[in-house]
Amino acid sequence: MSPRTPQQFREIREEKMTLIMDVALEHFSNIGFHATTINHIAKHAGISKGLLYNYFKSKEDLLAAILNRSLTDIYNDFDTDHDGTLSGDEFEHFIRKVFNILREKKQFWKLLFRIMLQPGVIENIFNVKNSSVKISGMPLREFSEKFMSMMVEFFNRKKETSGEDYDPVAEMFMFSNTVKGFCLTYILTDDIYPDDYFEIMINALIKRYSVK
Amino acid sequence: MSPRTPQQFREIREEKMTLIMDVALEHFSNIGFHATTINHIAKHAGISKGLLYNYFKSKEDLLAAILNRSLTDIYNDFDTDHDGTLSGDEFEHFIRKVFNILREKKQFWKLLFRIMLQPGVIENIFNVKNSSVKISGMPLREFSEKFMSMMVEFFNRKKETSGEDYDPVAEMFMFSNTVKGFCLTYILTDDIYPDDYFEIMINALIKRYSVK
Amino acid sequence: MSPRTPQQFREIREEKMTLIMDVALEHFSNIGFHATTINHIAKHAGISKGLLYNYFKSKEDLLAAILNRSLTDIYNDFDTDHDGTLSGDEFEHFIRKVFNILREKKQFWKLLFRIMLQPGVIENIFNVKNSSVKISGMPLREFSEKFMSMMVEFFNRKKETSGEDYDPVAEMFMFSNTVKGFCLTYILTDDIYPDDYFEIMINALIKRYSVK
Amino acid sequence: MSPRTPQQFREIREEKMTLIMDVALEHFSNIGFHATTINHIAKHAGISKGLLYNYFKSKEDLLAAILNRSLTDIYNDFDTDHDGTLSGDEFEHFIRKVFNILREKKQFWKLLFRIMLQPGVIENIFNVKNSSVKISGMPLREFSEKFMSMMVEFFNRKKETSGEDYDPVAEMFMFSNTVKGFCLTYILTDDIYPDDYFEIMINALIKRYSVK
DNA sequence: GATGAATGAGTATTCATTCAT
DNA sequence: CATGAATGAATACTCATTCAT
Repeated sequence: MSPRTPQQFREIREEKMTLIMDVALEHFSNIGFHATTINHIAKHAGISKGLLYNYFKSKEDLLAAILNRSLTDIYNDFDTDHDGTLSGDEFEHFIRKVFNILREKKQFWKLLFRIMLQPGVIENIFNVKNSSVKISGMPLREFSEKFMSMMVEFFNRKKETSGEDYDPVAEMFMFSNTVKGFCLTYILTDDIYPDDYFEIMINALIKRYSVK
Repeated sequence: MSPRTPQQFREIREEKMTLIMDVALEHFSNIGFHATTINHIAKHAGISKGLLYNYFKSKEDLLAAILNRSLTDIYNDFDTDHDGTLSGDEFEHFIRKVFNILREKKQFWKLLFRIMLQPGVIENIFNVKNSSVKISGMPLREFSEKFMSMMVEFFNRKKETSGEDYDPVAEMFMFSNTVKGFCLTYILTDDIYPDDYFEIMINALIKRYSVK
Repeated sequence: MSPRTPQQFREIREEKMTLIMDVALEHFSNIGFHATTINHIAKHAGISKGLLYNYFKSKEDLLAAILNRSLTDIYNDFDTDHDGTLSGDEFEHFIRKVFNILREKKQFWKLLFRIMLQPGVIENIFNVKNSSVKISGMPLREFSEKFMSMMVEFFNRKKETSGEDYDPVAEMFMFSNTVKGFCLTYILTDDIYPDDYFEIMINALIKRYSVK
Repeated sequence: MSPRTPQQFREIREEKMTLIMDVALEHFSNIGFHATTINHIAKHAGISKGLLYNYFKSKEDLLAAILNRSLTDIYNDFDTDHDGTLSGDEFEHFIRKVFNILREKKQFWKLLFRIMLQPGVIENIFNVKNSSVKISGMPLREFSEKFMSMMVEFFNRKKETSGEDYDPVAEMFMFSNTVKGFCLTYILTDDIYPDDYFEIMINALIKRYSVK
């Protein structure tokens, strides 16, 4: 009989939002953003369309919230050591982590790749002023540039210590493109991906790009 | 004034179909398959909607025709030497060709990547019985498998002659993923791609994966 | 800590209802009845939607309450002399009063004009059995008819005493339409109404229609 | 069997647009703009929703088209003599014309008055750059200002010739407000307007404001 | 071959109102 | 008295496809 406390309201809110985002992620990622109807999401989440719009002001807003959440999660996973440089161990660790996260958050990555290749969607989410997709307060592009320069530095140092001869920038591109290509293939081939392929790739990458 | 000969009719047909496919490719690739309306295509091609449906029985049929045409073109580009093996020179040539074709047919690749990541579209084109996307009479999957085994063989031979130590299958994956990753990045970054990045990547790939 | 007395409850009730009605009037009048959402009103009044429905059983009920309150206010303003006839002084006084009230209650008049021209709203408020918009216990139409006949009488008497030649009914219509037209213009032109236009109109009306 | 000529297409187009606009005007004016659904219009016009959107790109666009058409019609009715001044005969003629048009185009005037008092509708139609409601190429406001100054001049001249004493600007306001007020009343009272009231008002207006 | 009018099923979104707490 | 989560019916608008001419 006594009214619900603000705390209770917040919990209900939180729970429902999570539920909606989970269901939406699954559908966006498997069926595609446009092909997923609000009706579908609501039905599968067991709620009414109206409630969904109580929490997210549009389909795109829902998408942005999902991207935000996942990107933040992923960033936090990498947050262990941010002295700005990558040691050899850290690099190896980094490779393993990338593949682990790829496996764990396959749904999200599928969504992200699909979204990024779908013109007219990503623009509305990332480039607009009001849009809020950021990794730890930093726009995605900026974040990735920071990452790239950290890797160039790593390959620079590695070149000096190992005596190998290569262009550090090219090396960084080779490495990051290899990872990207792997992700793409992994995401595209539905379910039927042999586990040892993961191991083969991880070992090959470490052998080639990490310090011995 | 004189009635057109069957030959003339065929030419008109051919011309109009090409025109429609060109316009459609441009729009599909830049705006996206779903976002491109039949109206837009017809208007930009300077014809009526009805005529478009005279040539292609549906929007998806139009897409399939485009994919077919481009894939055949590309296959023909690679058709020079099909003795089933790749020599060192051929491999280097192959790398350069891949990048050339990527540059020349950027529109098509953009479309292909987008289509392949857009669930519900590709399935209707590739997997359905009536669908007809093939490369030189061969389904896409089969074609790519043949390619992969050719490359494994190549790395096998290279391993033997060079005395390097690696898993040829892993090497094939590393190589093909690197190319895929590059393609993805190239396709995603609109227009603003420095030309020398192409050279950097080509040289780095040749240095690493070709025979010296 | 001590429980509130019934008197206190009544005061709180009264206060809250007034608050809600004030906020609602402002929004109805500026944004329009349909465009104003219950959410907006509740938020601007600093209360919850549920509470609003505690006091008013529907959006229309809220509107009816507002109209009732304002019409009663206005009637009371005119209640000074109800001997049923208008003297010359009273007529002049009446004109000035009309314009004063128009200025003071601009929000309300704006709402009333808008409501009366919005089909489907006014009907639900005025004509339905349960509806209760009345001026001092009298339905609006009846009230206005009484007013009109009072004015016809006035012009009748004026005609006799002044020796002018006109149809008293036509004169009444001329007068009341002029006032209506002024009201309409005043309400339509947002804020930017010069004060002296008021004076010009008042003086012209008095000069023309009052006794000299 | 032979395809329709452009001329035939144009005629079909014209006919259907007129039909839609007629039906829409009737409903907008009687039921209100917001309350009238596109479904209703389409059903009553005996066409599909889709067709309506082939001709008008939105509900507001349809409204704008209706306003445009009617305003142009009305302007053309007044186009007889535009030497920029009003003679006594012209003024009398003008009064009669105003009332005739009011009677003939009652539906339209109802709509216009309602629209103008409905905040958020008129703004989108009149004030936006792309909007195109104009009378003979002139925005509505500008047009009405021109009209007002013509009337002031008329009363100025009349004052000089007749020796009466009044402020011409006030006289113009008195006159135009009286007309406005009459329109408002006429539009508000549905159907039940006595014909002789028209005559009474016309005669009274001519007697008071025209030259004798 | 060629046109574009016509269709209608499908989609995101809004908002007054209810109700458990 | 007070809250805001939850509902669902209603609405504008889109677009691939058909078809009479």
